[in-house]
Amino acid sequence: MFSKATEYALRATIFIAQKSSKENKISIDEISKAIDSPQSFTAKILQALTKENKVISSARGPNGGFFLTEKAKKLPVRSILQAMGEDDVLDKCVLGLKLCSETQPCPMHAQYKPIKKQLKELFVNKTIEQLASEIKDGVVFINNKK
Amino acid sequence: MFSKATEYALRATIFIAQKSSKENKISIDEISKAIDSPQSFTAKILQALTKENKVISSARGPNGGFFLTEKAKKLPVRSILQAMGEDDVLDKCVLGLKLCSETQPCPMHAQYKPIKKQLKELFVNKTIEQLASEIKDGVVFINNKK
DNA sequence: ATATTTAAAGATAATTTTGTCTTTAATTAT
DNA sequence: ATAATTAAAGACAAAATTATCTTTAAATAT
Repeated sequence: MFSKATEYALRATIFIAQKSSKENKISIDEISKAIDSPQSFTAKILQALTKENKVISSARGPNGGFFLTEKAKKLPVRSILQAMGEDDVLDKCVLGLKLCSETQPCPMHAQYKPIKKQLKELFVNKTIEQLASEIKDGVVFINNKK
Repeated sequence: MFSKATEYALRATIFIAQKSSKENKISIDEISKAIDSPQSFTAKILQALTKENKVISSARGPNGGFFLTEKAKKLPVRSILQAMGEDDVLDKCVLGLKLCSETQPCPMHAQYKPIKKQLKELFVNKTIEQLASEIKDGVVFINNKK
């Protein structure tokens, strides 16, 4: 569904949201170990997320690291996709047609439409914070070690 | 959602199902023009689909080309994904976790589960033939020219 | 038989994605 | 001031995906 880069972005952001605050930042080393992703590659991705649309914040030096502002925690999960430039998955035609609409639908359009709608709503309605809090509650997990 | 290769595979197969039969085959030239895909690349993909699990049939020489047997037309759309080795999209964790289950769910699992279920059902229940017939009826389209 | 038509097969190349490594810059603690 | 710690930046490389081109093989029609 998503690229590796976006999967890492989603996992990392949710993890950071859960583990850190402006007062308690978290290092790329800890993050990549926790979500089981290649460290340098993940660093690049987080770097991008600190620029693009400020989903993630960072600080250098001792006690530095990554964190999410309280404002950022309230962003929809979709904003991660947007920052990764992969937001189009939630809109595009399942057969990859450039033009696929109500007036000119692909053969799967009618059936796929409600599914796409739910998928989009999921990413729009759920905030980063909401997902993170479930980890805190111990009901869900984000470790990738089998 | 799917790779370019799989998008082409889906479009091509549905198109072939609609336009051809054992008696009336269709050339790669016609196919790639109709679905707006790179010809040689599409040829490779169809070649693979004639082997993997026989979704598509072919014949060389004059009046040769690609076609679907009546049996193949009754296959679920999912069989195209399977032949393309991209069937896992219908099952895998949206965050890319290796382990994501009821007992150890990712933060999106509960909400994504019903969506994934519908998506899978769509690809399992719809046959290639059903999608093709809608094109014949003129209610849907598969051309990719904007 | 020969020429023609078509897919199959194989080689190659361009592009994108994924990943690593090294150097630099900023911040903090001593 | 200096050393230590951390992310940022940049160069590079491996792998996968997407794409093209050429040659071969099979089938048909003449």
